[in-house]
Amino acid sequence: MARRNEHSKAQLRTLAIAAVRAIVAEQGPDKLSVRKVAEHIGYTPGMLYHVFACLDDLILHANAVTLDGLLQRMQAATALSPAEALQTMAGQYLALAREEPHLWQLVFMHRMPQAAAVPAWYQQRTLQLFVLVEDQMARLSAQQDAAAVHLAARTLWSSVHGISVLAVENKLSIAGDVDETAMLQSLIHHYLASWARNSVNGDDA
Amino acid sequence: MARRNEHSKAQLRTLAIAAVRAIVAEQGPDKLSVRKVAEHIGYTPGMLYHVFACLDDLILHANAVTLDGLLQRMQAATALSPAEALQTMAGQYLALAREEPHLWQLVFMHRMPQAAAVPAWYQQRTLQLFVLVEDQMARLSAQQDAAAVHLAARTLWSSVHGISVLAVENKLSIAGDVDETAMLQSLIHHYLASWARNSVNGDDA
DNA sequence: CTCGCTATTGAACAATGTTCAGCTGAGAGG
DNA sequence: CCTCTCAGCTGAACATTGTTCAATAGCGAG
Repeated sequence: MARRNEHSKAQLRTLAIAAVRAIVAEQGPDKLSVRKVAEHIGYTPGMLYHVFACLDDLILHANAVTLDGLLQRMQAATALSPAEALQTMAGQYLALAREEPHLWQLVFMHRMPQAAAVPAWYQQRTLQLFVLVEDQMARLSAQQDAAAVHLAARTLWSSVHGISVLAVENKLSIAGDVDETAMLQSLIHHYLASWARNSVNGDDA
Repeated sequence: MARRNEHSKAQLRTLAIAAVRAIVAEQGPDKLSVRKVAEHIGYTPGMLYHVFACLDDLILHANAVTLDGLLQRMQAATALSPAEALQTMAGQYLALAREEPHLWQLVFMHRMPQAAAVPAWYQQRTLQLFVLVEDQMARLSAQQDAAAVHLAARTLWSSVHGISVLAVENKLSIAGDVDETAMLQSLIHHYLASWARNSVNGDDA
């Protein structure tokens, strides 16, 4: 049995991506394998290499779907006031981590082999995420230059990311339970409170 | 050749741990393998399983060494004023990430298989790290209750962690270079500025 | 109906972690 | 000095991983 032509190349890609997401969501990132994906869609492992460059390529495409969903959820908050928008966006970030921890892990804990470069079409999505935050920061404090907003947005969102990472890994509950939502609120509230007030030289000491 | 008795069990453990650290420091976490460790110390792979439960056990022990070094570096800052101490500690956290990125990755990006529990002797080290931060936060604001300090310390340090993670992965430079040191300073400065002032209910909205 | 082209197979490869029966040599007892 | 025992260590095996590619099977053009 060869040359079945049951699916177009694009359909095969979509099927494979869906299979990855299904397998990871159920069994976790480390239970993912090329053979499982192939079996899941009724093909052999070899086929996948005519449609994706390698497993990492396939994973990246699966992650793009997850990221697009996250971006859409975060975008919905842009109508609110800047501070509320940022709080809501952080909430969505954490919500995804809690609703779909395995898919979240696949996105944010997957490493490229030997630090190989992430393709541009993928980088563009992570960039969008930061831009979304940056826009709200800019709205919050009009008199700041672009560089300051750039720095503050990356500072704040890297922090949100850090809290979410440790939340997913349960590394925080080792000393009594902590409410990650409260942590995010505390972070954003306090950081913005001081930053928006005076940030001309909020750096050394 | 069997039964050589050249090294004691404890020596073998130390040798293996050193080998792991050498291999990872040079070649990165994903190039680590049981066979490489064994070859590095002149033994066969099987031997390692008489001295460690599995590869993850060995990795955890190698990570403990790295963590102890980090803790020592951070402890040296406790003599400073609280705000300066926290800034310096964060600096050490980032410094390690930059000096030994591979070892840092092995510590902070290694996942236990299927989210298996991290042993207590290891958890104790990550806890110490938080306690170090907590102590400084407590010094900073005496009138706060333990729960508030607990929350704020974990919030702040998870954020420091998040910035360091993205720094190691170079996920921040995708939109022009950002100075991670400046980010850490901004984070700590602004968060502490607002938190130390009034933190009775720095939560909702 | 036939033929060619290509999508798909399936078997092979190297490398991974892990297990364990068995060997071999160090050290106790003679 | 010899011997015997016991355990530290070996080495080969297993299952599983990603990846490659010659071979093939069947669709669609002629």
